[in-house]
Amino acid sequence: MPEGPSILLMKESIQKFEGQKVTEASGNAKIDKDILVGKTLQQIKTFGKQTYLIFDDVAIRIHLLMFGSHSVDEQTKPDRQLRLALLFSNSGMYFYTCNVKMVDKDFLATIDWEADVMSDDWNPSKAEKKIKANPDMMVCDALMDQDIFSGVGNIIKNEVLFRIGVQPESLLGKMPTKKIKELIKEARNYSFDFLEWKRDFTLKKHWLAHTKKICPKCGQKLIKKQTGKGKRRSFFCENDQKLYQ
DNA sequence: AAGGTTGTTGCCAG
DNA sequence: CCTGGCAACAACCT
Repeated sequence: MPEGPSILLMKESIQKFEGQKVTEASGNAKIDKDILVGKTLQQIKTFGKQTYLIFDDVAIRIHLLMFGSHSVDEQTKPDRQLRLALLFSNSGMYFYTCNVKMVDKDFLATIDWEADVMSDDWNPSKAEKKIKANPDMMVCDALMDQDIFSGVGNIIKNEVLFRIGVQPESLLGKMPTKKIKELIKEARNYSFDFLEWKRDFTLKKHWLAHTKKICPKCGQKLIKKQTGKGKRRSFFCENDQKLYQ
């Protein structure tokens, strides 16, 4: 579930709690939950796959990792590990199986918000500079690098590379500038397509490469391979995706 | 129905 | 000191 677009949908669903006061905090998160009671949730901000619940003096960072989930108003599946529940006057938010951390409010100022591909502050030329500074990096690792493309996950990686016709193990330094620009543009563009498809519960049927066996362009068998430093699985077409090396 | 995974941290070895 | 590799986490999908 949780790549950047899914996190934005989560934010939408808990947006209504902004400005409300916490009446009760529970769950097995290893933070001092009691200090949240009585505090007002001033703002909710996302940075890539992270969500920050900002209170008067502290902030809570929530990261859903691979299996995390959330619900509003009711504990739909009580068998999951309830990590954090925040109740407000007449409703509440519940987070399951995620990483919860309390951070200093000053920490928020150290985040490079311009690295979030879905943010209004997204800065493509900054991303290009970071890419140019890493000529030996594989493009699959670059897309997964949260300092360059915050919010991009493995699904977005595979779909973006298929769309721009680039083989995942291509080296950044060997790709022409035009392709790099396409990469940067499509990382954001596809993320917003993902957002709308996810919202409509039609994400999977729009996958062209991820988990697919056959190339939708040429009909050839897709390659499935663990690629890059993270050894994350990639799906690609040897025919339609060029290897720059 | 067992095995893999939309992600990250933290530990350990070298 | 740094780096790389991998276990741990624990729920859903196929």
